[in-house]
Amino acid sequence: MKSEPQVYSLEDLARAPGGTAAWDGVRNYQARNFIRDRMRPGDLAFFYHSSCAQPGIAGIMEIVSDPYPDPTAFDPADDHYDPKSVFGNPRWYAVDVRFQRALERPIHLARLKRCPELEAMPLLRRGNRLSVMPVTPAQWRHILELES
DNA sequence: GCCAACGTTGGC
DNA sequence: GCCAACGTTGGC
Repeated sequence: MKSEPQVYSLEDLARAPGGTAAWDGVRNYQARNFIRDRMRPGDLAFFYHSSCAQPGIAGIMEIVSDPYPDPTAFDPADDHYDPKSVFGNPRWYAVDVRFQRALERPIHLARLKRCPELEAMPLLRRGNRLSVMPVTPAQWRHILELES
């Protein structure tokens, strides 16, 4: 799950009450589908820092809620307001996430790109812009091995 | 700041 | 349904 650290960083999540915050504001249908259809409490996710000097995986968080309609889509004062998302027929979904830990050191995009085992990851595909995407168990294990 | 890649919008 | 225009993402 990607976030621009200057907007919301892993450190921000760690400082949030209970280390928990809503992962909201996702406005891409494919990413929405991954949240709505594939995420369940207890799932783990990598927190990826994008659009910064050293983009890469910064830490690990846990999904701690079922998917639910994204309240920011209903709020006219919110940057992510979408008048086409209505109560009873919500267009966008969010989940609550809880900080688990920071990696001992970030695993940078440049490092990930050097792993043939990871080349199938959407993250590494040319022109990819998905902000939420699945990680296979094998990819997850391989990435964690890069930490040590 | 640049630009490639992609998604969305809207006219037709 | 097509497709050009536009806006956004995100690495560099």
